[in-house]
Amino acid sequence: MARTAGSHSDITGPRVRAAAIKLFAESGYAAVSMRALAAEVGVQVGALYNYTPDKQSLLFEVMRDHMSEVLEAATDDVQAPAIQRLSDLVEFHITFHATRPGEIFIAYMELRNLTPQNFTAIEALRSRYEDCFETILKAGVAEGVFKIKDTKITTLAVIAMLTGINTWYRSGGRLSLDEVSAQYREMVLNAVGVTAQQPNARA
Amino acid sequence: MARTAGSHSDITGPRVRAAAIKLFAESGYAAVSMRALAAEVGVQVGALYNYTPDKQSLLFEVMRDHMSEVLEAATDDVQAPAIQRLSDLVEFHITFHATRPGEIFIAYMELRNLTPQNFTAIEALRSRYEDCFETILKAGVAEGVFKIKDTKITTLAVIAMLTGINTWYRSGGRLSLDEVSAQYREMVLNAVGVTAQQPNARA
DNA sequence: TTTGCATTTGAACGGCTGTTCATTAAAACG
DNA sequence: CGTTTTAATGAACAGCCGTTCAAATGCAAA
Repeated sequence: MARTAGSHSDITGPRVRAAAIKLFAESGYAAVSMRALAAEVGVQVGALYNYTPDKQSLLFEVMRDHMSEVLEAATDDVQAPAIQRLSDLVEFHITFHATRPGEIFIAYMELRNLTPQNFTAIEALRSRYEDCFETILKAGVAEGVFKIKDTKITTLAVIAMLTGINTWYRSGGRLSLDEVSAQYREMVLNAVGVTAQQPNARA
Repeated sequence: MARTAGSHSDITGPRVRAAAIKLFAESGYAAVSMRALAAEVGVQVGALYNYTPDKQSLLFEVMRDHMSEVLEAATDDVQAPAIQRLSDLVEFHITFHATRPGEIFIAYMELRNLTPQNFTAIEALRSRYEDCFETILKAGVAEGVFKIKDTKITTLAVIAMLTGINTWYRSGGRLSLDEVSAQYREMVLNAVGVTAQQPNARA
């Protein structure tokens, strides 16, 4: 046997990527063999190398594309009050990542499995995302509505809080995504020192 | 060569454990080979098996002992007001884990590399620790000082926030441990809806 | 129908994996 | 000092690792 009936790069390519996301998220990059990946795709090992130069690139591209998509999708109305901007960004983060549980898991669990060069590239993207938060926190401080001692620490704390959702949230669980989002928006605003809360702070 | 000069299980044993913590934290369980571990200890592979039945036990015992030590060290004065109890627990968490950066990293990154049986055991310990927080949150709600919609979610959010510290805090960095602790205590109390904050809430 | 390209197979490569064990040397004990 | 116990070596095991590539086959265009 050689080429199989119905095989096409437009089909297999995305399947390779999807399998990588699934297995890397489930078992971790180091624990997933190229043979296991091939089995998930339904193909022999050699065929994978039509779609990636090596295993490392597979990881890097998943992370890079994910971070790029996050950065592109995150919008921020710099004219709006900081409370609303922060509330909107929290909601965006939660709803966006709810549709990509595998990617976000990989993006923060597999950093250490990147080569130094790839790590640097991902770190730069990650830093840009952190800046989205910190910029808003600084604006809130300037407006006098956030009480924050150190915006850097607070940024990391907020992102850690949000990223943690991903370890337990499952769609169809006890709480709807809207409920989760609403509670986190409240907790985040509380954490940054917003005292009297707008009853309808979201857009 | 066989037994080496000065070799003793009282010395090598702890060194094996320390090397496991160091390398597992640095590179991840799956990426660390028994040979790399042996090299770190300064010994040949075979010698490791005088100290552990297998690699998995090494991981499990590090996690189990860590969680047990956390649970044993965490004190809680149930007579005290909830605000103080929470503030104390946050401070405990931060200072305790600051001395064990490797262990905590492993404890929350390597869960998926545990066998199902070992996972269940660790999950039970982890759940007991979460209960320490949730119990206090419930007490605070009963006292009327915490404004929380769902204590379970809030517990997870608080723990995620605290665990996140471990990804960036390095002793000797920009902020002292006391400063970090103080800021997190404030953020956590804010997050649970404490409005007017005691200037000296810590013990 | 023939030709050429796209796609996969299946075998092979050297090297690394966790684990075992007979052997050997140091340490501890009497 | 002689014996026993302890602790390490180093070789070996079967099996998996990421990666390569000639050969084989399906598909699309001519």
